[in-house]
Amino acid sequence: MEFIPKQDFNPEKIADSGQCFRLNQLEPGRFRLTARKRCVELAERADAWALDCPAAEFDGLWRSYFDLDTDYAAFRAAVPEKDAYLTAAAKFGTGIRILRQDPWEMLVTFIISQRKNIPAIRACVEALCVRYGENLGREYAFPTPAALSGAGEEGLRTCALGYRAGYVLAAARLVQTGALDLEALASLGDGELLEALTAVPGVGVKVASCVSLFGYHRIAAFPRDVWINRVVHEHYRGRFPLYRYKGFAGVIQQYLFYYARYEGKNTKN
DNA sequence: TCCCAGGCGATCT
DNA sequence: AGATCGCATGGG
Repeated sequence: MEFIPKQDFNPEKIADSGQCFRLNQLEPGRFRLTARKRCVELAERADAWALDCPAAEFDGLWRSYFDLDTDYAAFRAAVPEKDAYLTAAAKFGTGIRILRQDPWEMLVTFIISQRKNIPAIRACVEALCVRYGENLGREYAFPTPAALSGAGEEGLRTCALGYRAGYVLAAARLVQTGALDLEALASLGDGELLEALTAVPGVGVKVASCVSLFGYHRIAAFPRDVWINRVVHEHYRGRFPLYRYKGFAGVIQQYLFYYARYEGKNTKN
């Protein structure tokens, strides 16, 4: 059993922040995360979240995965008081952290994300895992490139991928054959990484930005989706002051996204 | 029935 | 280079 202080760590918010789709609430105060071929449960205590894993696994995986050694309060401190909207968003989103997720899983997941709402993305990803992922006991792992290559377009369409099935299959083949080395991309600069990712069919700037941010922890990336565009249009006259947040705009983006989606009241979307 | 969802790519002007 | 449109699927 390991513990994460509640200070600036909130699984409920992270689960609903749109960056990950396999952190699920089992019951109030209890979450289950499947990632990196592992499954871990988080249980709420008075001042901390308890993880049901050995110390070695926590230190070797989850501490980094949850980005626990980064000071998010320092990012929030860059928000000027005069920006009332972002000040409120940052306060509301305190506890969100940018997880260090698997690049392959992020690539597939965010290809799927286009023109889908978050519950639909979750359903697709879950279907893929159950159908093509390794059985881990309590949950299924995210499928390997080889598994999705073997699924074929029809198999993928069974998981409600729709027209994205061809994109996912193409990506799976690129990675499986070695034509695309996702691990090697980690050594690229932000710009080169974005370029390499957008070369994948079905991956544009927005999806590539999400993969950069959530799969390669490029926290300078600032994915612009319909929610962000809406916020920027309604609260910033179409111009968001990115210059204030150089190097960590992705963190700000998460606060904006989470707050905007909450504000839209349709928390279901 | 219409509209929208963490867009992208092809096809126009 | 910018604007428009089709694309699968599900939910409100």
